Amino acid sequence: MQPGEMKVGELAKRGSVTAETVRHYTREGLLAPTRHPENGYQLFSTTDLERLHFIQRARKLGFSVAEIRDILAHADQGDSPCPLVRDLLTHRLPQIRARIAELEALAQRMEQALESWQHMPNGMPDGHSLCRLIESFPEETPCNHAPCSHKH
Amino acid sequence: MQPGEMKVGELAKRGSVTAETVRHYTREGLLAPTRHPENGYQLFSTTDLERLHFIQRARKLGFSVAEIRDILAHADQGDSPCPLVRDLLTHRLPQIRARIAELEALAQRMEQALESWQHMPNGMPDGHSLCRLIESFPEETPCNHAPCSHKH
DNA sequence: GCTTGACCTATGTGTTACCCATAGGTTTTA
DNA sequence: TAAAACCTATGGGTAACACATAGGTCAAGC
Ligand SMILES: [Zn+2]
Ligand SMILES: [Zn+2]
Ligand SMILES: [Zn+2]
Ligand SMILES: [Zn+2]
Repeated sequence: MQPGEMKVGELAKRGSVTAETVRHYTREGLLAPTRHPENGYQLFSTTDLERLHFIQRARKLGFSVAEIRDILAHADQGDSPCPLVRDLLTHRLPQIRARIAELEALAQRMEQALESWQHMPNGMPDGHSLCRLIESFPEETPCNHAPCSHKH
Repeated sequence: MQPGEMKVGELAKRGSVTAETVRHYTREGLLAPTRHPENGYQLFSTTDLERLHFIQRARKLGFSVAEIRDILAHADQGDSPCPLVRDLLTHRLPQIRARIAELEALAQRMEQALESWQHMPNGMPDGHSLCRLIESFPEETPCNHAPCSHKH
């Protein structure tokens, strides 16, 4: 092993990730280690360490592994990945905002449920009710479905 | 088919879900249709329709399919699922809040990135830099990792 | 009677970013 | 020299479905 070369475990340690993560990125084509000719071990360079740092920064900005592979492929071919990077982030941000709004609505439903349940006793299931706590909440859609036997 | 019995497609339509979803819940043990003795088709009752409504209410409150299976199992055995229901929601809510906080932090990083990038030109990758846009952002951890060759 | 289309069955795959288990080869160290 | 620590490749698990395939069933119209 030349100086500056390292095996999976060392790259993982220096990048503060698990060896499994390094192998995952390698399988997905984000890293391309050479092979030790005798034992077949993967050999990473300090350039790969920089690359791993780059991957982590990109992950922290919300890029998926597949997107980072594309970004790296552009850079490796000498193309500027910047337009792609701007575009991806511009499109991802509103999706994240929408997901936050979804989760916020969920959290509020949960809080409202817990609060209203404070005044409700536990109950036993009968033939018609499974759990009044849950049944005290409205359905997914404001009942525009085909007629059914229960009360709304 | 007796009156009140229906096949997958009809239950799905009356519950405003896809037939695939109904089959999924059935596979996961939330619904237990009988079988038509001649053709093997699954037969659902109006009780199953109520059950499907219950599942959707529970999903809307954030319960997982596996949790709903447990809740339904309690009810089916005549046990009150209410304590379990309260417990699950109590434990899930802070997790959702934590997830929201994570996503909010991500969204703010993304917004800050897009803003600061407005004043940065696109660049070509060189031997050391892959994409200055991404590299202008800090790493996952405030560099407490083993020494590496690049500048921080 | 027969075709056509709508419906059903079972099975398997894909989604995301890893984590973990297994079985076996290699390197390092006590 | 033998254990401990490391490496390899492979495959399965995660959540909640969506979708594709291949083939059986059923209703209606001609
Ligand atoms: Zn209850
Ligand atoms: Zn209803
Ligand atoms: Zn760039
Ligand atoms: Zn560094």
